[in-house]
Amino acid sequence: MQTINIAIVDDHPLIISGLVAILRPYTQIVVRGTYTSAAGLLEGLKKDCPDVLLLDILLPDVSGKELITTIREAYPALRVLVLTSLDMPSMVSSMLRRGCSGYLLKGAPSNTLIDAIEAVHGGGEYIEPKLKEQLFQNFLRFKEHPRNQIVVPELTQREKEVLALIAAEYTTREIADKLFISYYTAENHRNNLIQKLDVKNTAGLIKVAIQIGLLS
Amino acid sequence: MQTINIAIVDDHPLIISGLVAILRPYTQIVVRGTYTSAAGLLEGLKKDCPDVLLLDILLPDVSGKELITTIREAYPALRVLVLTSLDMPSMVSSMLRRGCSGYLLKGAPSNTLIDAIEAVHGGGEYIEPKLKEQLFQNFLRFKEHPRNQIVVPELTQREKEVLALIAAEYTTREIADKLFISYYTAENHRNNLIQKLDVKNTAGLIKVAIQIGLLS
DNA sequence: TCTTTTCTCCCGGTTTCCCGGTAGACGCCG
DNA sequence: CGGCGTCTACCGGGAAACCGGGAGAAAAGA
Repeated sequence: MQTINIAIVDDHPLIISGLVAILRPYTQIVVRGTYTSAAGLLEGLKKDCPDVLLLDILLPDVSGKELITTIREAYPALRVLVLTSLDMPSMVSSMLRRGCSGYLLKGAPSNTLIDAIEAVHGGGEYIEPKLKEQLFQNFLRFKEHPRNQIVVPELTQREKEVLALIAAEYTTREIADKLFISYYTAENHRNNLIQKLDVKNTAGLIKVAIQIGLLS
Repeated sequence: MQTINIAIVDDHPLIISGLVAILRPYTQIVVRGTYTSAAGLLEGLKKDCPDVLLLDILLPDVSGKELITTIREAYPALRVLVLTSLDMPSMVSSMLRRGCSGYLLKGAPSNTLIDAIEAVHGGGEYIEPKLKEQLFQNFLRFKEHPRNQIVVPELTQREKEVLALIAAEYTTREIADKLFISYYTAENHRNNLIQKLDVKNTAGLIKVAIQIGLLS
């Protein structure tokens, strides 16, 4: 059994000690550091080198939303398991887009916590089933009425087509030919996609598109 | 309830009529065309415009493996549900890599078939649970013993690191700096990844890596 | 020991992507 | 009608990716 090093950040010391107590019986999981603020975490991460981070969203200094972005940049290999009491599907998708590997509600039973940590550590993901389902429902509704821009950024029909072709490894030139539009137009759509999905390049585009269900 | 247009290709006419009979009670599913060969399918696809394609792998003229590649190129929006009697995990991963959205064994109960079609049509996927599990086990074994190159192309440690950074939207220059290696080395790894995963560019790299579980 | 693989570094050249604009045509809706 | 959004098209320039090689050192296996 491989040991899993974790770090915890949560603004309530009580919750932290609760988590530590829950995790203590599971010897394969080692808590390397606990923090009550984003600043403290960023300091401690350097020496802790955890595999998994339990992250609360509501923190005193920086929001977990911004924090996860910073962390993912600095430690791409670190898996982030969001552990929060915010049960909004929109928050799930938001955090997923920022690269978390799991989303768990506080109050989940301890064995679920263990399962989630192990899943996340093993390269999988664990999303609170209820929220996952709601997210999916939102997505369905979005598909039926493209007006309800709740979760997924609203892409136009043309943009979706271009996105599919990008994912199919076509170049902009080829996409243009295939859709009978100018090269410039195809490039426009491509740029708009990158803007709308808030990514930096094709790699991010594909990754995010898959994460939010625009691609399979 | 949205209607789902499907096409079927299978070398046995009996299976086709069986499928049609199974699907008839489900009025939301409309069979637009049935074919017993790849050539026939490619002809008929033009006018059928189905949403979902039920695809057998063993066909008289072309293997389903090659066929799916062709189809995905020509109709990126078309969802392919593989329906076969080949219960090899390696075939599942192979077809997934080529862009199918589902993998079902012949002999699955009819409600499973319906579920799969609807899942696939709705942007999801449906993989025969048993095979999915086996695939996952293979993957685990692969992780423990990097020697068993059964399903997933064997990536070196360094390549995995580079892959993760590519997915994190870093440029080659940034990856090189981050790993303390030369720009050329980072680019080598990038090129090797593209070769090993048999893709054409970064878009394909990310997509395939996610599909086969190298990225989340 | 010999071979294979991995990781490293290098080069020149081509293609593609990314950015930040501008701008006209069309349709929809208040 | 006037505004908004989409789709279309265009431009220039810079950055990045892609290709196809060569090549050496070190580690791991056969």
